Amino acid sequence: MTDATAWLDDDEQRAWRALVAVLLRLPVALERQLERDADVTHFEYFVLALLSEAEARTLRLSHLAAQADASLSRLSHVVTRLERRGLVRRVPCTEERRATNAVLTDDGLALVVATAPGHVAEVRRRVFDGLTARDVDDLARIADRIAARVDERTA
Amino acid sequence: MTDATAWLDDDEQRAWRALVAVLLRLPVALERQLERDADVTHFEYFVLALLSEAEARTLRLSHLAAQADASLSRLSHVVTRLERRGLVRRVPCTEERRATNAVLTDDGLALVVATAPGHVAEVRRRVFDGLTARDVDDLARIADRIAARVDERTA
DNA sequence: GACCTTAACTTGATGCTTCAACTATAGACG
DNA sequence: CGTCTATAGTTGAAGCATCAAGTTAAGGTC
Repeated sequence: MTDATAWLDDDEQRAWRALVAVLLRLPVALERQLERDADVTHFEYFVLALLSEAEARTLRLSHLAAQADASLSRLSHVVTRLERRGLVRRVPCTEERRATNAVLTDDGLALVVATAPGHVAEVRRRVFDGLTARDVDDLARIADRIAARVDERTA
Repeated sequence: MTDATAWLDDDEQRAWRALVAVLLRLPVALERQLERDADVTHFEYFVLALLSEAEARTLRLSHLAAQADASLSRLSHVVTRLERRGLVRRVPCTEERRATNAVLTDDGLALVVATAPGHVAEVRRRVFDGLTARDVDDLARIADRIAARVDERTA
């Protein structure tokens, strides 16, 4: 495996392997808990949670997409599924006739309320229970730095 | 699930949001580079890379699945795709007649050799270029701690 | 040697994501 | 006004992952 590009040194390899393990497994673990306890995808839960915190439990699809870091298409599909389950309703926006609002129904809110504690507990168990206060600070710093570069346009 | 569960405090929330951003976006960035430059999935590349480092460029499907942290089913599907593209061959194992070996072809090796430098460069750019030596140490420590708890069976 | 259980895959169906194409509304501007 | 472009959203097709069910081979055990 020849290359002019600098390969990772030992410390970096250690860090990279550990990070990859987290990248692969943590989302799966969170997904599993939510599917088991509430029969929702992590992304579906996230959408419902965003709506539950919004003014009048209502958001435009495009805003929801932006907040959830998803494409409008993905969001539209998800809202369709959630609508079929009665957790969300689509309401045309009156001021902007091309826009559509997603509104969290009572059932949707009930699901979020019922599910949130278990989800937080899972995050706590999988992530924060193993970390010291200093780890938490370091994690925030490092993850911020990585996230900043991930968004950068490729040179 | 009692609702007495502690919510995340401010520091934890900061860290959590940053980690979620990395969890969502870093895999997408790596995926994009590999699809663009080599027309392979990150997982496909990973499988090819594992084979390229194996004795005689050969591994049993079950070992490959274990090393790639994937189900046998997923691996079987992927090997089928890679086989169709001539990057891998299936060879029945002679000692264990129920086992199958995956063998990396010359084309498969060529793809890995051609793709590895760009992939490493991307990892470097997205992750390590933004981190100090201390960050790298901290990251390894923290990611190890999280990974350890992610694998734990739920209480 | 017949039976049972486990291991090593394979395969087909289902579901979510992405991508490209399409409709419809808003705003700009000449 | 009419045209152009951008914004908001929908929809259908294609691809990958997962799940459940099936096949074949290996190892006991009696």
